[in-house]
Amino acid sequence: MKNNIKENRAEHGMTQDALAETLGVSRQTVISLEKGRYNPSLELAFKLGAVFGCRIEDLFDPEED
Amino acid sequence: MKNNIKENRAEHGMTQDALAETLGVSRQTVISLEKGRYNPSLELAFKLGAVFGCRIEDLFDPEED
DNA sequence: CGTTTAGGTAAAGTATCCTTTACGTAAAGG
DNA sequence: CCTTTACGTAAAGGATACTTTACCTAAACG
Repeated sequence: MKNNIKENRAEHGMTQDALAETLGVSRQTVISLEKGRYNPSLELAFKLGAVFGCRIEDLFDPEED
Repeated sequence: MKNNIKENRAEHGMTQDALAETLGVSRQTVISLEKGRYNPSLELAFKLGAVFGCRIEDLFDPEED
């Protein structure tokens, strides 16, 4: 599952640390997410959409990978 | 996390068994999902959106429960 | 130089999604 | 009655999301 979390985070001028804290997860989780090491829970996906002000479909692409 | 999977399934005239097979998960997973026993993976949420022809945000409500 | 900041890897443990199996119940039809 | 269909519960196990800790690299800055 591909995503553009890293790009969105950059646009919002956030560090991985700051994003992790905002989401309520560990920094490792953010790193692994951005690296595409696993697919997040739906709950985390919703939180990301809330933080970046966009829909889940705009952050994740279920087709690729 | 609340959802209206049961309603969507009914509108599509599918049994839990049929939906499970379409999604590629077990019937137990569908039952537990509809009962709100756990939050699905993002991957499963995308599949549900594909089956019912709607967006994830239309199937799940992260606010409640 | 030494320190701080940001990003990264690796490994072990915990929590939870999902499966599998077995069994229960109620309605519908023969 | 008996069987089938659809929905449900319970429990044990496997797979994976997520945490925690420790350590590494490179850039920026005094």
